[in-house]
Order: sequence, then structure tokens, then C-alpha cells
Amino acid sequence: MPELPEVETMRRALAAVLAQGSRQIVAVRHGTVGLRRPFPRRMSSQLRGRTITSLSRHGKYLLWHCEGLQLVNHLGMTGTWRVVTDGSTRIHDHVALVLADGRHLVYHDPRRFGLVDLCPTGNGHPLLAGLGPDAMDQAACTTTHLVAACRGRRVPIKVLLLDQRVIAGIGNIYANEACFMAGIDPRRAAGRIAPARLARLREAITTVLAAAITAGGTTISDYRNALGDQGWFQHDLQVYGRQAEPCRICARPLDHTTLGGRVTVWCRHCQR
DNA sequence: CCTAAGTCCTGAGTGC
DNA sequence: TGCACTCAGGACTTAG
Repeated sequence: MPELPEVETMRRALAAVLAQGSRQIVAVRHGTVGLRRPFPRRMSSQLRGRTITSLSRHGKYLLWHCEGLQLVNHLGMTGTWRVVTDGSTRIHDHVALVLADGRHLVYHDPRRFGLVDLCPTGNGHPLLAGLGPDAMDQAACTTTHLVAACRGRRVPIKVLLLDQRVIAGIGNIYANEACFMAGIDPRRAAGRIAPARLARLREAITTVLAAAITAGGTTISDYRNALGDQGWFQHDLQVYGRQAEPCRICARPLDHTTLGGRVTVWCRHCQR
């Protein structure tokens, strides 16, 4: 569930769940294995009795606001939340927030690249402090910001888009898609792209992320968001996962390579 | 055997 | 030579 549209889809689904029943946490259960880092000390006693007042998101981070305390949550590569009403558990369940009405919100994450941590409201969590503006925050994530971030940089533009310190929320799927939509070669050095073209890229980021949110995100293989439905944006992908298939604009076969350790797909003819 | 929606760390390289 | 910064590659983990 990892990039911005998938996290936003999850956020909305969880908000809907919380709106139709109790939002008070009466217990927290968690395993001993931990995720990317160990679970915070006394997580259960710190959260017990608190009400989840709202859920927000910055980049790929989901923030659970709990009356003075913030539950900071990253879904890693395979993290999901689901609602459990009968107390049943599955392998790779790691955290359960037990609500006053008996429902359990269960965090499930086979690869354990996700993260659950606590910090006081107001005090920004150290992990959030280094993040750039959220990719969907039009007021903060401007062309001016992108142009400044690209200046002097020799990294491929697609690698720069993946840097959460520059812009928060873009992952491998949407970095590929945004470069295609903007007609920019993903290998091109960030510092060697004209501002007018970066403006197009900025616009493409908004467009592709907004479309993906509307579609409920992208679902890879048979992955399912157990809270709601699967996403449908995989049917709208133009390049990601389509290497050697025909470009949807010019019909030439799509190229692929590795940039920043991630598969990169683009059209040699349509993207310069 | 290979690959995968992410992030963090290390070490090499670059420029001042 | 030193320092700060940049960038590439690997590690982490499980499932298919």
C-alpha cells in the first residue's frame, strides 16, 4: 500500500471506519518481533483510553492523532490495516488497536518494512522533520520549490523525485508515470532540465497522483486493501510494469533500465 | 532462481 | 589534506 495515493486511500477508508463507531482505544496489542524498528516502549499504556480524533497524512506517513499523542505510521512495502470484528488474527499481524465497541484495527505487514511509533503532538517526529512538502500540497510543493531542488543536481530526475526530502509521497510507480506524462527522460540530470519543463513535471505529479487517488490507488498482483476494495489505477498505468510493451502514444516498445536501484520504464521517443 | 509499492546505512567520489 | 556533500549499491524481509 505504499505510495501517496495508496496511503491516502487507506487514510480515507480508516477515517470512514472511525466515523461509524467508537474512536476510543481501550487496549493495544502487539507482537514482540517489531517492524523496521522495535515498537515504542509502553505503547499500550500510552494509548489506552485515548480517542482517535483525526487521521492525517504527510507523504507516505499516516498520522493518527490521539489527544496529545501522535501515532506515526509508515506502511513500508506491504503494510495494511483491516477491521476485525471477531478477534481473529493472521500471520504477520503486528498491532491491534482495540476500540471501545469491540472492533480491532489490525496492522498487517509481511515484510515488516513498515513503522509504528509514538510522539507528542506538536513535537514533530524526527522521521517527519526531514521530509519535503507533501506532493499534493499545492501551496508548498510549487514549481519554484522543484526548480530550486534540481539546481546543480546531477542525479537523474526520476531518482530526485524518489527523494522524500525533496518531495514527500512519490514512489517508484508514480515517479515513472510522472516523467512519462511530462515527456521527460527519467535519466536526465535534474539540474539540466529547463524550468518550464519542470513546471510541466510538477503539473504531471499532481495530475497522476490525483487520478490514482480517485481510482483508489494501484493494486499489484492480487494484493487487497482489506478495509475496502482493491485499487484500480493499475489499468491506467502508462509505463510502470510495461517494459517492452508498446508506448500508448507512439506504439514503439518501451525501454527499461535501473536508476537508483529501481526499475525505470520510459519511451525513448516520447520522453526527452 | 528471480522480483517487488521503501528506507537507511556505508563507502567511494567530487568540489571547494 | 580535510570537510561537506552527492551518489551508487547493498541490507533488511517475505511471498509468489
